[in-house]
Amino acid sequence: MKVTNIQSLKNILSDKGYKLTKARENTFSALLSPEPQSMATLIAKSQDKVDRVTMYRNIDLFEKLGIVNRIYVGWKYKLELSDNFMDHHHHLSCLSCGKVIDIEDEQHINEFIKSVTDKFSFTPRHHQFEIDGFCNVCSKSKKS
Amino acid sequence: MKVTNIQSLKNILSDKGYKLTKARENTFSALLSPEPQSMATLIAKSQDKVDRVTMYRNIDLFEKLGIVNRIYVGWKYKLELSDNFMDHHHHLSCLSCGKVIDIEDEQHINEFIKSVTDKFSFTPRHHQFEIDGFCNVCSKSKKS
DNA sequence: CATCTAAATGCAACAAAGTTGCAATTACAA
DNA sequence: TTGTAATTGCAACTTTGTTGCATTTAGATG
Repeated sequence: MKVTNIQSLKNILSDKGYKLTKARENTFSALLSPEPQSMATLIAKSQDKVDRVTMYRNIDLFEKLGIVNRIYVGWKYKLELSDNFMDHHHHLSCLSCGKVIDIEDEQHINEFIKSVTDKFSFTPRHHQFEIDGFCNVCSKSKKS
Repeated sequence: MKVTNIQSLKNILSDKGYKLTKARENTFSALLSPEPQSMATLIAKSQDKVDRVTMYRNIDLFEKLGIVNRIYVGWKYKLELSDNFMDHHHHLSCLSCGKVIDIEDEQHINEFIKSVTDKFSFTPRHHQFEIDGFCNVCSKSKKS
């Protein structure tokens, strides 16, 4: 089931016996963003609306329900609405200047995931694919 | 340069003006393991030999020098000696029972990395590729 | 091999991130 | 409208990571 608005959020929750609360609506709103966000950002965006502890608990719940994904960009994890709702991207991250380049070859990655999960009868729900290194500019100027 | 023993560790360090200290030797020893380890594990293994703070500082340094990689398995990061030294594996992690399956199709992944980094003249140093979902056993018994 | 010094360490104190127990509140089924 | 299990917010706590500083040490130099 796709999470595209508050009603479908409610459906997912009540389907498993969870309630749609004000805190969960606000948690969901905070997640609406084109970029993955840190826990600290989500908490800051929702201050006065959602308690810190409740935010942690609801993000955990959303993750269990497949509503959000935790991805690792650089050093820390960030949160984004799941693949059903938002496009999931992969990146090349430059260790020197921090530039992030989008890999756009989704199809190739998806085929590969299918081949490897089929082999083990594994049902994939989320994946990460991130490459660190040096961008074209920094490769040239790299002191070694 | 490959890190295969204390001497080559020393070479890498002194090459950049860093010293090979007892703490760094012990940090390196703690890293020798077939599995990636958490910071907490490394600290515990080295207690009485390396201070917690020093461990953090040296792991940071080793990462800058390309001696260790930080990878994300499940929820938390773990540390492992770099690709030069240890084989780097990729996994299918079951969200239900926690089972971890090794993906062995390194060649395919490496080709894909080459094709995508070539496209952007990007010099890769490390990558992560992890898939979460449900293993064959848990897929069947999954309550939905 | 003795000396010198920048680099590295350990300690204490702190800051940030995440967790737990519990009493008060709320969604929603009947 | 009411009853109640689920959820929340709060306070207190644990774990994880960071900073400043006085002391120690690796290793370069004579």
